[in-house]
Amino acid sequence: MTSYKDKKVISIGIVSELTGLSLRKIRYYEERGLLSPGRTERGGRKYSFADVDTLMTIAERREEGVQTAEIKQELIKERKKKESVRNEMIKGQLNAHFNIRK
Amino acid sequence: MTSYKDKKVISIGIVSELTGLSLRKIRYYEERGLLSPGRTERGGRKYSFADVDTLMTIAERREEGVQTAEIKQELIKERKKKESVRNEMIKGQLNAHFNIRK
DNA sequence: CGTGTAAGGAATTCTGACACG
DNA sequence: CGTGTAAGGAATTCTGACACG
Repeated sequence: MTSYKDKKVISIGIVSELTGLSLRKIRYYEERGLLSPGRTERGGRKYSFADVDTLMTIAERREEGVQTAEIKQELIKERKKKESVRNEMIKGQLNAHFNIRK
Repeated sequence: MTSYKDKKVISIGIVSELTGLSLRKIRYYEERGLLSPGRTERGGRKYSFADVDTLMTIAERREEGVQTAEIKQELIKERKKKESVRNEMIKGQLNAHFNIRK
């Protein structure tokens, strides 16, 4: 659930190398609400691998000329979809569990 | 194979928070050859989650009074074991593959 | 042997702002 | 709207060394 992929531990410089995006862009996408990195005690941004993936997606969409507001909506939908897939899986497991003992 | 767990992306400060070890200790265990972090262009150390796990193991063993030289040997053995487990798995899959088509 | 610490320097990151468009 | 950049400051990290034991 909270695996390595979701731990916020990567500094913005490394994220920049990983994604090829400038620091400015990375901070800007946060400002527009497309992602929310964690923070160290003194304000340093900390990203997860999931955040890095999100940034790669953002980069692709931006290259296609899509505006950040639009991308933001897409990301929200994407997250809701994953959410419901998770819920379906749990539902399925519950059913399997009860069917077996019936 | 090279999953999130093995990507060297975490700076030493974060590793210190994650493990509870001082910067001095983390650097010293490297000096003794117990782990090898990556480096950024200008010399900054970069650790993986696997390195963090290794450091936790080191911390435990040190608390038990084990010396770094000893711990180093244990870590090497540990890695060889994992290596051979990987090889066995591949062997098993090859066998399964050929048995099916026979 | 293992770890702390002070030292000086270099590189990182932060924020708010101005620029262009 | 999205991104670059110069600005000043604060926090991070690096190495080599001395200390204690």
